Amino acid sequence: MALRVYNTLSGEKEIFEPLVPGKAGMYVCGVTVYDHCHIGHARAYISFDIIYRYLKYAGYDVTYVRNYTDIDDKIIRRANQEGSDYRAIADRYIRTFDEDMARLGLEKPTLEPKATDHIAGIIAIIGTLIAKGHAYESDGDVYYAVETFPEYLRLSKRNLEDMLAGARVDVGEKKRNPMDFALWKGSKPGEPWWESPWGHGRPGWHIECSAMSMRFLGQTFDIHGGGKDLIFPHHENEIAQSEAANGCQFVRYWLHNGFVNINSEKMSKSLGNFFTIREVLERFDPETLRFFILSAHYRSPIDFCDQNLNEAQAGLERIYACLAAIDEALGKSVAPTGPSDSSGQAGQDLRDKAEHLIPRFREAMDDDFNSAQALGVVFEMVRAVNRFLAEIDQVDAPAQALLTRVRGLFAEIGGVLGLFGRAPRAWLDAIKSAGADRMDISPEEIERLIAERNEVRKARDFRRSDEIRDLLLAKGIQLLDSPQGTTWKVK
RNA sequence: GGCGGCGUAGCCAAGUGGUAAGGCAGAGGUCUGCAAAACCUUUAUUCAGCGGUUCAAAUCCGCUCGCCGCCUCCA
Repeated sequence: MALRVYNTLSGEKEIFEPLVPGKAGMYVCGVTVYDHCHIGHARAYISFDIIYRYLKYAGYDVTYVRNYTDIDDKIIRRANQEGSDYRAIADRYIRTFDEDMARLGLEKPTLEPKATDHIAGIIAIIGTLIAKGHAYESDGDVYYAVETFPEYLRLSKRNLEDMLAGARVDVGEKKRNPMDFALWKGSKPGEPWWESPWGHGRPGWHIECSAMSMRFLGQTFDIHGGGKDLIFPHHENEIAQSEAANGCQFVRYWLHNGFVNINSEKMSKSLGNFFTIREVLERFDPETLRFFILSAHYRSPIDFCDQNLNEAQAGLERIYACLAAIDEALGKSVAPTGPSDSSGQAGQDLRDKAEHLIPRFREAMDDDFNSAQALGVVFEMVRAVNRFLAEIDQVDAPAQALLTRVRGLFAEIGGVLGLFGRAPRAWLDAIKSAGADRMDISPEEIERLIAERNEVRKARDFRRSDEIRDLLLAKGIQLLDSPQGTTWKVK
């Protein structure tokens, strides 16, 4: 089964055929570092994290470049507000970005270049564009002349006439055409600047991605990704710059992830309904957030709300509970093979499911990285395991071998999705005790009541026993009775 | 106004021509003093509506209705 990816440029799923067989070059637009990251960033970078992981899993030698845009108007504005240097702002938010991504379990890209380390490359491209007649200098700025590039707006499937008719573009008198965009901006007093043939200035937005991708992946490379919102103008402008300068195709496959909505509304700063990754992680486990994001296809819109996150957590708990049960069964000493062993119906079914798990997982992921379908396959496996564990009453050697194999398959898939990597029991315990600091009853008091309840239960005083149970439940404490004793969790 | 997307069970969500994955919630069962938790089983003759193409459509085409995104900084 061949890998198929949805290419924004063609509007269709295409067979993925890399430029160099066995290798894949991938560039994803990173953050402009002027503020904390929000869950939209989380969605984007988790999506491309599993694309990166899956490409490697599928056998490609992947070079993954994800940049930091560390010079930009917004960074400068923020620095002015705080009375600090733009570098201090950039460094701070690069650090918080790295922390957030690490908490979400993202793998480090092969390279994470910064725009300010590539000013020379940027200037070189601009020079080429001017020489080829695609750009012009205007009072210290340099603009790209969009009319010189016939392919302009092919990615976003628009046309210049309609865009101009909309007339919501900034008509700067320095531009020849209102749609022209800045490659280089002359610096005003007090602003950071670099030396250039056009005087002191800084790069415009867009050009840094052309420079860095070209530097590390070549003039033509395989995959370029980012959020849907970057299609226009950012990626459109990258294509115009790169292809006009190099005279060859820039990117073969354009991949774009869908948006995050908040309670069914578009997330935006003006509505005030955005959450930073930090805020979300105060309330939800990072793996739960990751699981939630992977439970929908990366191109679909996804609705962030408490109910959906809670459902995601319930689903992930189901999987971890299954893994914990497997680990527990494997921890037991092996019983001699007897008549009621792993050869029953559930055993046959589990063997069958195990046989087909990886092919089905790959089939899902080969279809444009369909992680939602992949998780469906995982859940079917969970059910087969639970049924098997319920059927056998002791773990004999064949059962142990089967469970060991299944456990390995979960780990293999988890490795690609960046899930299921924690110790199951510990993860479940952590989820259970989350929120314990918000209780208005101490753990000691709970334990004392549980002890009392156990006493009265022995005496078969169920009235008092149930009274204690209800009392704790009213305080949000759920008692969990089992043959091994009574534990509790915060409801 | 231009361009693009979406509408699948109570909710979330896969499924791009071959007869509806999965999760949550619900119901039944096992367990339990009774429960809870956990586990098992079960839940859409049907895919917004109406036409059309086809042996066959949720899947392709047309129209209608509803929702959303982009066109301005944005993942």
